[in-house]
Amino acid sequence: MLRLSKFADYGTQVMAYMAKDGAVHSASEVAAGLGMAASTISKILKMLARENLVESVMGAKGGYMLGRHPKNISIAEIIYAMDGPISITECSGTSACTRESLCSTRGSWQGINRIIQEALEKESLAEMIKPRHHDTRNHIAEHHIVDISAIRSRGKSA
Amino acid sequence: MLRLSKFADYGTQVMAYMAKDGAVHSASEVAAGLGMAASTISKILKMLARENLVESVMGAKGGYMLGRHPKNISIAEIIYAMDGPISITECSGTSACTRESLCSTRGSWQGINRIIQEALEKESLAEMIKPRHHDTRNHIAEHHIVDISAIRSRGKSA
DNA sequence: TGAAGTGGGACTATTTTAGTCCTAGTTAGT
DNA sequence: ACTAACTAGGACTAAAATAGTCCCACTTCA
Repeated sequence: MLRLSKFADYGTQVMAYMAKDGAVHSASEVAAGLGMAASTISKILKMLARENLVESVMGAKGGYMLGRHPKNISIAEIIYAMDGPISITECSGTSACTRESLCSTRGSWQGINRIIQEALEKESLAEMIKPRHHDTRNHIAEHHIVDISAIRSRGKSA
Repeated sequence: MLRLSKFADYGTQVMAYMAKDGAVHSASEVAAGLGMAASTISKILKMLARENLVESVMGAKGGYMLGRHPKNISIAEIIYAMDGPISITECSGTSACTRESLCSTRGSWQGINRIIQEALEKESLAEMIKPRHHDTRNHIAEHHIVDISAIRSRGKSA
């Protein structure tokens, strides 16, 4: 379904929570704040720390704090920290493609990958936690799912 | 990893194969042509047929043919046929969001979803099977994976 | 020294995804 | 009329990715 992993989703939530201030928050505190299991949040924070998106402070009274200003953190980085490289296609250097000629088919994926990555890279954590999104053109009210019915009906009639 | 399902990948391959001509091809023929298991390809063709991306011809000498001109078939439709709605986020109308205030965080996802969908919608099957992609700006030679190292290093230094 | 933390990884459970197979229905050819 | 070559649809199984939990070592504060 071309969906983000839950970890990536949690990751952004955790980052958004941390972005409220520059203070140190323990994993359990963040977990309580987000209403999630402490062990899960702990894992997520560890992953974020490995990529320096958050900085850890060890010992009692320790915890995590944002690694840098929310303006300088992109969604792409968070996704990368949680899920690894952002690529829509599988075939990645290991030449899983059976036929060279066929692989010309896949050239398009590169362009699409690029567009996705750019979108993810442009959006900063700072923009994300704003009450209103900077892009004001028509929001879909209730759902985050993109309405594809237009495409479907176009297909049926043709 | 924000990756496409294999089915979606196969789906585009099958469609690309069919797009070579307007003729009727049996599932087993397509499977042989792509070097894949007949049962798998059969399943994929059935899924494509349900969305009218291919038309089925029953009986002996039957098979499948492209539903319409490759120019009028978008990658988005193929993905939809194989994987269902294209949405990067999970929270989709069923209000899985624990906190309303937190959900402002997710407004950004709508914009990102939109961008992705537009990219997928713009790219037609016809463009995909062209030997060269219409978008000529720098291709990454070997991989389809997007190089995220630039992002990473930016993160480390900050 | 103990309580409160993180670091890192092993482990298990769950869910998705992928792949196979079976039965029924349709059509062409003989 | 019969048979071979097909698709339709779904049940079923296998495999893999994802999510979540837990444990033990180390660090710091009081």
